Amino acid sequence: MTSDFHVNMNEYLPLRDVVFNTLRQAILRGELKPGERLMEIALSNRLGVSRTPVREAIRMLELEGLVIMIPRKGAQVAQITEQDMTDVLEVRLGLEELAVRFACERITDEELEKLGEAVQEFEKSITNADLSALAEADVKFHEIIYQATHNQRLVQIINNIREQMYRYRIEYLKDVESRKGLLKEHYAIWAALKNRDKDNAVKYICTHIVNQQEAIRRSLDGSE
Amino acid sequence: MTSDFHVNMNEYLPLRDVVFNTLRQAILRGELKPGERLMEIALSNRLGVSRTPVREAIRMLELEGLVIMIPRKGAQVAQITEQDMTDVLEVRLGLEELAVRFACERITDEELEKLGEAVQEFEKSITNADLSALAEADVKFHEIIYQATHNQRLVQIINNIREQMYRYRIEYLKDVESRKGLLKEHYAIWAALKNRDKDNAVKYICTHIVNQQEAIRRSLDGSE
DNA sequence: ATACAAAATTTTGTATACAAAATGCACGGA
DNA sequence: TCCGTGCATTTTGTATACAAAATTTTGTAT
Repeated sequence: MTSDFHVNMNEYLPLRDVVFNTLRQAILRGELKPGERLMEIALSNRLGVSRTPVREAIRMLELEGLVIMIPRKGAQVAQITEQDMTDVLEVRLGLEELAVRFACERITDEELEKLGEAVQEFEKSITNADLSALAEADVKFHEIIYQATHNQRLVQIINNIREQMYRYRIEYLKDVESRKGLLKEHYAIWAALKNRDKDNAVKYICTHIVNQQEAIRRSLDGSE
Repeated sequence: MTSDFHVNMNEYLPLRDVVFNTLRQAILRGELKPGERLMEIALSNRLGVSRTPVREAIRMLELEGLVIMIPRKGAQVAQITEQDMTDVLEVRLGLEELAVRFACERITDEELEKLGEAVQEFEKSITNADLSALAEADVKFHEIIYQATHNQRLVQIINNIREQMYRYRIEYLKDVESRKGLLKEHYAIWAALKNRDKDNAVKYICTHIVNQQEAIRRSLDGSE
């Protein structure tokens, strides 16, 4: 008898990855504020591990740009300057445009199907008050488009940039005003992809992203 | 008297960064071949350091996608597939186009001046047989354009992609045939930027990059 | 009281030690 | 001969120890 019980062999995760995810979330959610120092001993005590996994997690966060290292001084949560945010947003817009172009050429019928479902799911979540569900539906919608580029490198880079945005983005969905607009845009993007209408796909993805950017800017202006 | 000797205080680099750069170069230049295992003890002996900096360097390489980790089995150099190369080239083209767009809007007179000098330098290097000088002149030309985007994030991402390309051999400049073409393209790009002629700038940068890509593809086909 | 210097403390950077898991190999039995 | 079990080795994962640098504190002299 061959083994037919599929134990989840992924139940094991190295501690460094656990620490990495924990710290990452903390930074993105703003629990660890920009400029705050990340001291290894303090963190390792707090998390109940030794310094080694903490250090390795910090190395990873460093390469993601979420923390900056000052030699012999240690790590601190990266500052977010206005200029930096502008830079990220510009690059993101460019990449999203590129992605939707490729998606328009390459999206499969199956993926189009899934995209349609994602739009509906997003619509359902709008009436619902559950914010995290809405955010998740939004992520899912875009993720399908990225995958439809059939370019894993592009997917990786865009996801990285998107996650950087998380730092700014948390608040933008709260703006009830804009939700309806978002839905319309999702729908328009889906339709354009379905018709392989590259110009419109680009047009709508751009307004979509620009709208998000402006929502983020507003929420930042309001809070500072 | 204030200290007026500017000793380079950056002479210090953590060992992890030294190891990181060393391994990175080795992978990109093909000295460490895809699939090859990276064993910590062997590497630390070879480099004359302990396991700790090696481990941290591997964490960084992992996040760059140059090595993959198999849990409790260790790191190995990531495979490069034909598909992966295509993906990288596509993304690079998109980013270069984006960069030249921004550069067209934002390049300063001073930067235009430097770009003109870079073109001349490239021209001089063409007659010369020194290949590395030619490569350097080429890098310099493009670097000026990247800087002219005045978007540090974009500069960072493009440079990363460019270095990834290194893996696919930097032999493309050897093709004497194409050198004259390269010069013409450099000149055309410079002229377009000078005239703030975005359409032509994009057009010429695209042919420029595409030509390079085809040279790389040819050299790969030839060698495999 | 203030400024400067030296010692103590903190914190990172590096090395090593120990534990646990995986791999390989040999030996024994069917 | 072939297969499986178990032991030995290798290698990663984690913890800790030690060294060097930076910061803070403390003490002293002006």
